[in-house]
Amino acid sequence: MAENDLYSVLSSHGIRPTQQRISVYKYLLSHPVHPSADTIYRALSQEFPVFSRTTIYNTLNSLEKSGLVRSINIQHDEQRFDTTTEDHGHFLCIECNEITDFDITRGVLITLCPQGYENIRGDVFITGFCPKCKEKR
Amino acid sequence: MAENDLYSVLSSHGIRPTQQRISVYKYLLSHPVHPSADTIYRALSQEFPVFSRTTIYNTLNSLEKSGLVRSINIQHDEQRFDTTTEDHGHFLCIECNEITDFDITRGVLITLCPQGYENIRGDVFITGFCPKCKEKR
DNA sequence: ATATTTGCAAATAATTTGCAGTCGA
DNA sequence: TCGACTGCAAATTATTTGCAAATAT
Repeated sequence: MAENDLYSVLSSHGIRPTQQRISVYKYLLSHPVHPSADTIYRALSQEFPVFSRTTIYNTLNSLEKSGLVRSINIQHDEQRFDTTTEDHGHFLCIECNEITDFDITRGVLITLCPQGYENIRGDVFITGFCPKCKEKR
Repeated sequence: MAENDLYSVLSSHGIRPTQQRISVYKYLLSHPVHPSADTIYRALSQEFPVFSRTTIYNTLNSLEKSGLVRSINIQHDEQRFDTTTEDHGHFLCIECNEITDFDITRGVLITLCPQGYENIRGDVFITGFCPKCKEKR
């Protein structure tokens, strides 16, 4: 996506499109491996020498609030971030630590939700070995 | 469950049954609301004046390793603990902050897992409003 | 007897907050 | 211009670790 498009995507979601916010969002879009705040920080601070962690957190929070990104709590020790905001599942490999997406329809998620409860958001997390690491063992 | 039974459950899982461990496990069994480490700490330190957080964490880790409890990362800021270790779903109410269990068969979880991946553990987390809080709004 | 467990205090690590200076509409 | 955004440093919070004393088998 061109810089210009990112600019208008952010604007149209009520987020003032600053350089920092554009680059965080761009990074997320171009690295669909569910990076953590710290991963983003380390990557972007190389490119732009001045880039504080505070800004990363602020940006991620704004993006999440606006619905442009989704945070993933598959591990208790750090949040991961995803630009796919429609419902889908996440697989965490305990060997290589990579998170991959997999399909899961909203319909299925609704079926899982118990009667009388109002489903705002659903997550399916599966932990185990990815095909690559499974083979290596 | 009687103190004696707890004692042998722990032993048979390779956990040396100390007073502290017994009371943590007993607390979890008798308070099936998925308490956090801190909730357990605050409750037990009233009963037993000397009870350190370290011990709570040590105990929860041992219990988890032995398969007697399961930790739930439905929120990024704290782990919650559950004595139901078979697969099931969790619902977090964003109003009252309570976590309730709901049924989900292992069969369904296996269906959800993508081909080629080895499923070690599956979690289904749904966030929203519980029936009580839904009504109040 | 001895290996394990406890609990204190200190260390880590992720995230949040206060606030002065800066930037974008 | 003016309110929103940035970034530093400091605060907060959950969890882990080192180690001497206590405890269970």
